[in-house]
Amino acid sequence: MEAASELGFQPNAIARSLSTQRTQMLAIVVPHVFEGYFEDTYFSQVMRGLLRVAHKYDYRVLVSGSGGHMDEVSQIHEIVHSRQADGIVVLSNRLDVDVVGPLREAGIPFVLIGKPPVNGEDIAWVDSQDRFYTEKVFRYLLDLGHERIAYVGGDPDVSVTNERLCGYRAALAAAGIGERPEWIDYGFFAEDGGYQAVHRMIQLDDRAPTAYYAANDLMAVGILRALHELDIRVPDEVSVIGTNGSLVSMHSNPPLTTLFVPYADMTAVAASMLIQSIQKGEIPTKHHQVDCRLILRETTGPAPN
Amino acid sequence: MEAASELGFQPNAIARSLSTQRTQMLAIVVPHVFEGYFEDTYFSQVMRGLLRVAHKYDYRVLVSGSGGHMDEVSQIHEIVHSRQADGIVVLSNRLDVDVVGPLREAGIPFVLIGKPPVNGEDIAWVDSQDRFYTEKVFRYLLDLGHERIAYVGGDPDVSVTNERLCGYRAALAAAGIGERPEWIDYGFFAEDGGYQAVHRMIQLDDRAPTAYYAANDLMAVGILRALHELDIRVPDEVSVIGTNGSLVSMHSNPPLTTLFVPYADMTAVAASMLIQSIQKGEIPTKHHQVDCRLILRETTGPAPN
DNA sequence: CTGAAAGCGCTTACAG
DNA sequence: CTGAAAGCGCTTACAG
Repeated sequence: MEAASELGFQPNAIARSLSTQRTQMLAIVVPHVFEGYFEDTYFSQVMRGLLRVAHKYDYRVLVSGSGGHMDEVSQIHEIVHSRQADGIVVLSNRLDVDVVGPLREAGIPFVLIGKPPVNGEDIAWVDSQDRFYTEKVFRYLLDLGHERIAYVGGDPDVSVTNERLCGYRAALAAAGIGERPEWIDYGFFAEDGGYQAVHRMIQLDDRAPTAYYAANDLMAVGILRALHELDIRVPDEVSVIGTNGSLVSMHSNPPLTTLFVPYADMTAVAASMLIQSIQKGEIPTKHHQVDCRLILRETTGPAPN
Repeated sequence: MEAASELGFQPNAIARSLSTQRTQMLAIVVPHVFEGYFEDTYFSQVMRGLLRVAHKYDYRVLVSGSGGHMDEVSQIHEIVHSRQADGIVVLSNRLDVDVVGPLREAGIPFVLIGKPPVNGEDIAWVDSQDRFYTEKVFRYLLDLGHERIAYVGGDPDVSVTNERLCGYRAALAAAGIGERPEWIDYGFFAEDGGYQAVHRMIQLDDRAPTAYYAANDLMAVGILRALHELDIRVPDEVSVIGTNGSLVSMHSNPPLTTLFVPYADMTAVAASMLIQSIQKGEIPTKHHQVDCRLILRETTGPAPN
């Protein structure tokens, strides 16, 4: 032992992993490696939560990029079946691809970040109750007297976009307001997506929205930018609400009202679940719900007139 | 082969790695897992560049957290000696710890992001010429007539903080302006650090700075927030320049003039160097310099009077 | 308590 | 060209 430490000997982690069947790694695959994905606070928060608890328990994080839906699924599949990690946190909650099913069959510990699938009793997930909290956001806007409200969602194939849309619809329906397809747009989580949404909807003239909800802050600042260029005053003429509570929402002009989603906490919880299950040699099946919080700032006000 | 693909067989990556002595992994250790570290755009950019080229060449990224200087060095040491990755990109360019030396001896491919050490001919690095570009920033401020200029650096133990300080000093000296310790502060890259710097310097009354340079945008928006609360107009009374060109710099009030540092490109180049060297079985020794760019926006103007 | 052997699941050089 | 064997560097159950 003395000689070993004197020579700075360090056991080969790969050989140890092969022998113990443990890698001390938590995996995550980023759904889409393109610039916009890293601009909002989402990815940073996810990594922060993950790294915090991984580091605490002496785990490391294996990150794999992917170039879109199909690639993402195959990356997950490869990591899982090649046993490169002891567990995986799954970000992508898509409507068009079943990523949970194969994972379940593979028998590897995984935690889903987002809404559980229909028969999700036996899998682990951490959910932010997107439908419920989005509905609350729209109720807030309705209470301010807004009746023409736009929904600017992210990627339409993604579960969260659909959940928020359902919240939107539920709020409008409860208020007895008919839904209009012109008020619904998808900005794919990009700044320009929000910007373009305004330019499309502004053409509705007297049917143009007096309030916009965007599914992330990046699109929301795109909306602010478009409104600013069009000399439309916020919040006097139009109200705007973003999502995520990122740094830019605090310092935008005006400071952005935003629905904070605690992604760092969610992935921290997911990492804890994963590590506990790994250490017990079980597949995690816990469920956890976190609460979102509407941060009121200066982009929301009473409807005009 | 048919049977294999029918049964969905996937070779065990760990066993393969042990046999081939290749992990298909690039490692990075994040210098300090605390909230502020993930708020600026720096970490996202680093990950983005790394993931982009790693994914392109079918590599994955191993991320390890760390809780400060010493832990960081031991994390690097552990990853390297336990052979968990084929190469590593080193972010931390510290003044107080020699991280390059041990890495050199370990004989593992690594690329340093930042200023090369004195005898760095035989190692690989990607540098952003921080001293040179910081000096340019201050020259710009001096040309606007500012004579009382504050330097708000990051962590003082970190090389980049010192490089920028040297640029500051060089610019002042060239302009024949005596340096004052009251104009130098360290905000540790945190929003509050910038905020506090203003509150300290404002007490200098008629010797208070008419311009602030901050080593990241997070501190710069903290400076903006403090000035706003003190009813000091930007840029009429005081100018502010940040660093990094993050999203918040574009949307702050007023939009922030900032020194853009292409961190995503830098780590992308580093990843390329690493992968090429790994494939040739060599230790990388290439050097690469990137250019920074001052993005002029609305927080800078002529000195008052 | 100590030490040698088997096994983790691959790859690859080598014998047939 | 095919197939069996050795080896990658550990851990752990087992024999002595």
